[in-house]
Amino acid sequence: MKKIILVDGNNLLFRSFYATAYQGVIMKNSKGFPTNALYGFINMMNKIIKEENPNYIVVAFDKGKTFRHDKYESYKAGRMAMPDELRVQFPKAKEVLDSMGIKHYEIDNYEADDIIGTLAKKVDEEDEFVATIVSSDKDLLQLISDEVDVKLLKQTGHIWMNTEEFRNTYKVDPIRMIDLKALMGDPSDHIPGVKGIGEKTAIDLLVKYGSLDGVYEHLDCISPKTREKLENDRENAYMSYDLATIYREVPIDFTFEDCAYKGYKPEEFKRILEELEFYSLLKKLDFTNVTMEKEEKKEEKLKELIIEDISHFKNKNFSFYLETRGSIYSKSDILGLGIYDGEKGYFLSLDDIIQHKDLFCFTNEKYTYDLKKCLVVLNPYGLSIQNVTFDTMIAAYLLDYIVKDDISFVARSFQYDIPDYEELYGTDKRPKEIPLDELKQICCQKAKFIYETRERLLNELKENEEEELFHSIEMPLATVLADMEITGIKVDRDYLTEVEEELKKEMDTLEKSIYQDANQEFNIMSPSQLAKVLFEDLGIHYPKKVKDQKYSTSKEILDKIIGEHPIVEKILEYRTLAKLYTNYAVGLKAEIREDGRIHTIFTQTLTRTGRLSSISPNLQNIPARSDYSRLIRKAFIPDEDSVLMSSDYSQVELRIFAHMSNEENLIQAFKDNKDIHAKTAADIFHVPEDQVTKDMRRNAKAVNFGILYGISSFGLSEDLGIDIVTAKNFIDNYLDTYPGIQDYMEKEKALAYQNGYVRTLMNRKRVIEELKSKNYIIRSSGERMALNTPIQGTAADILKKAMVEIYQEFEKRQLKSKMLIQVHDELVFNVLKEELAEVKEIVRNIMENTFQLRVPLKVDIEEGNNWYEAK
DNA sequence: CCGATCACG
DNA sequence: ACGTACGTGATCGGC
Repeated sequence: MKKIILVDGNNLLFRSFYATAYQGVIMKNSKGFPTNALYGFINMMNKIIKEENPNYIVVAFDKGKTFRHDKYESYKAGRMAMPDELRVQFPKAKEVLDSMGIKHYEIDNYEADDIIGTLAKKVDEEDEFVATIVSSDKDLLQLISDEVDVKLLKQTGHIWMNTEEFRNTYKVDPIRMIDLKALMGDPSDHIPGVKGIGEKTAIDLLVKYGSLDGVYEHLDCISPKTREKLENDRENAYMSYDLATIYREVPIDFTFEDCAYKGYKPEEFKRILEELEFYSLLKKLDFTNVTMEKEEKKEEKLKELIIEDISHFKNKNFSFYLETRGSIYSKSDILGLGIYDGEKGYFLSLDDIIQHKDLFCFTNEKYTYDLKKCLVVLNPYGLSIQNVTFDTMIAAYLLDYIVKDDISFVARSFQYDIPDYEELYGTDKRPKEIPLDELKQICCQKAKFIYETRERLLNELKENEEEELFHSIEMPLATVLADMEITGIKVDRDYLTEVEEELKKEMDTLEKSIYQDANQEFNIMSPSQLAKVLFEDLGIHYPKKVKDQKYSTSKEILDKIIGEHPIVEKILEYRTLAKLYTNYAVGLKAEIREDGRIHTIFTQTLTRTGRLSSISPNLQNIPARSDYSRLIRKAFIPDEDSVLMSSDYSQVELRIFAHMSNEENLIQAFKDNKDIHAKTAADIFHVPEDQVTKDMRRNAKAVNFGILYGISSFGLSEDLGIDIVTAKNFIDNYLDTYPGIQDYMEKEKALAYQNGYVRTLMNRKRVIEELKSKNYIIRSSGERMALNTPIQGTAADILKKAMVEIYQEFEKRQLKSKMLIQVHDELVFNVLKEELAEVKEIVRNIMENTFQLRVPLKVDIEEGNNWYEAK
């Protein structure tokens, strides 16, 4: 069997254009020619060839209008619009294909779909060929046959669709994709379909009646509502059917041999990659016999640092980039340091760095990428770094660029073609050796990128009014976090081993008991096996509508059937224990370093709201709510002569919400230092405050949280386990009671729609693309983000600001106590006993006063001999 | 490598 | 007709 790959060229270029046109920044070469779509396109073609190893390959493109659709042309008009920056990349794509030795077709008045349909038909008719179609357009699924399958591209990766897969998904034969689209339509392709009929109904109808014609022949058997929709839109349905049908008789001069893939033509391909300035691609292809002009130019600029030169940097601002290897940076190797001073690049090996510690201590300004990493990684060598005023990673994060640990991603957004870590060092399984000369080049290239884009990023920060946030909070915070990571928190290893053994014992007992109840042994941790035991073998009634033909075994479901069988409670208990055992007992122990401490990494540039995150291990999700929580929290202990002190904000998000909404009732309640959930309960249930029951308070608390998240009656009903109507009543009551709130939420949403972004009180900005979606679900989710982000984000701003001030105050007073952990609204400190009173005073004072709201900020502080006691 | 599950705020 | 509250990370089973 010979294999032919049929690629939807238009689809591929469109996808890669929009995938990389981030925030309107389009990758261009130095002549200003846009290249972003081509970059993804070439990568994708390489990938296809590598993965499929085809005998034949064809790329099809649209050309002109499709005459067969003329009578519906207005429906097609919408999708003809193409930005100029994409259009100019099409001819180049064809040149690229020529140089890659790949055949491409475009036929007057036909679309790429039609060409692919026609070629797929030829494959069906011939015996010795099979085909794979590559596209993200589901419409092409109608071409699936025994000889033809489709590699359907998804946002990440792809899924294979053959006849069997299609039937599994859509319950009908692939050719019925046309009928499906006729009924349900496809807004992205301007196919109207029947109004009010979606995928579910469309599939149901086709399963029953076979085809669109079948559906209309059996209108009398169909429920009145659906029937009416079908009758109203009969014309649209049949027009949609024509629109969705791929034409398979394109007059095309084609032989398989024309399309044989023989590999790329090195000279031509190289020339075109150079023209596009895709240096990382050139590198991958390994043109060993060709030298690159650009590299030579850089060679001139690179100069190795010699010892006498150190003073050179004394009065000069410069950028530096510390190249490290290893995914968890606190355990990574240092490969070298690149420096750029605006004119020349320099390279220092680790030895050089150690010998020239002073380099980092001059009072000149320094710029880098990931300052926190540099501080943590260099700390073991006794190095500190002074006066870093700019960190590209942080600036880019605030400005909503895609930021990863690897600098190459953000560099690409600025048209710097820097190879990524995998290209340089390979994978863990297949490490690559990198020659020293190349390493030097790369380090300097990275430093140069930092230096050259600094001003532009600073300007962008200024335009966005985020300078203050950048300079006075995020930049100093990097140093604070580095110090926290370096310090780490002491953990009682022996105690954790005891906990581990105890948990193991209990789990074994439970396990046996569960097997007995189930009359069989199975993997309790496997949702699929567990579902079979519960709902099939034991015949427990499933308490909810079955979704996707799958039983869920989530806590929510199990809680509902807890009375049905004794096994249920045991499973829930087993899960709790298993989580504690693997995640917290065994898992935490594995993270204890030789110094007996855990050193988490706080990610400063990850969350969309401005919060920090904590990894390896995550110290922000250590159990706190359950009875078992004390088992784990007791393992976190202070140093000698110290206590652990925890200081947390009380209801900080609700207070911020009260401030922002300016709702007088809420503000007054906080000013009076009332139990806010009880007060809310009294207000919405119209009872005096002293008559609020526990249940009322619980409900009010859930409503308060719901409000912060962008409430829906469904969400609230799920959370409280009540029906939707009651939940809706709660919300309506709430909004009636606090009239300022509805108003505020509407205004906030309107502003978000108008701007496309929202801001926190300290001007942190979050762009919300979801608001532009035509899809109701995505758009609603965008609205909830718009409501929640300013609140969650402001809380993050405030605590970050407090952290910086506390750190500086500790330094100023030369206190030995240390900030250790941040958990969103809580700080944990190791406090020397003799400093306790002073530290308490400082921390409370700063946290409560660092930012003025219309309501007071309240902080609770406790201390003890472990984290459990301190909370 | 992804989804399910569950730990936190 | 749709699916359903915000933000995270680690682990597991199963593909």
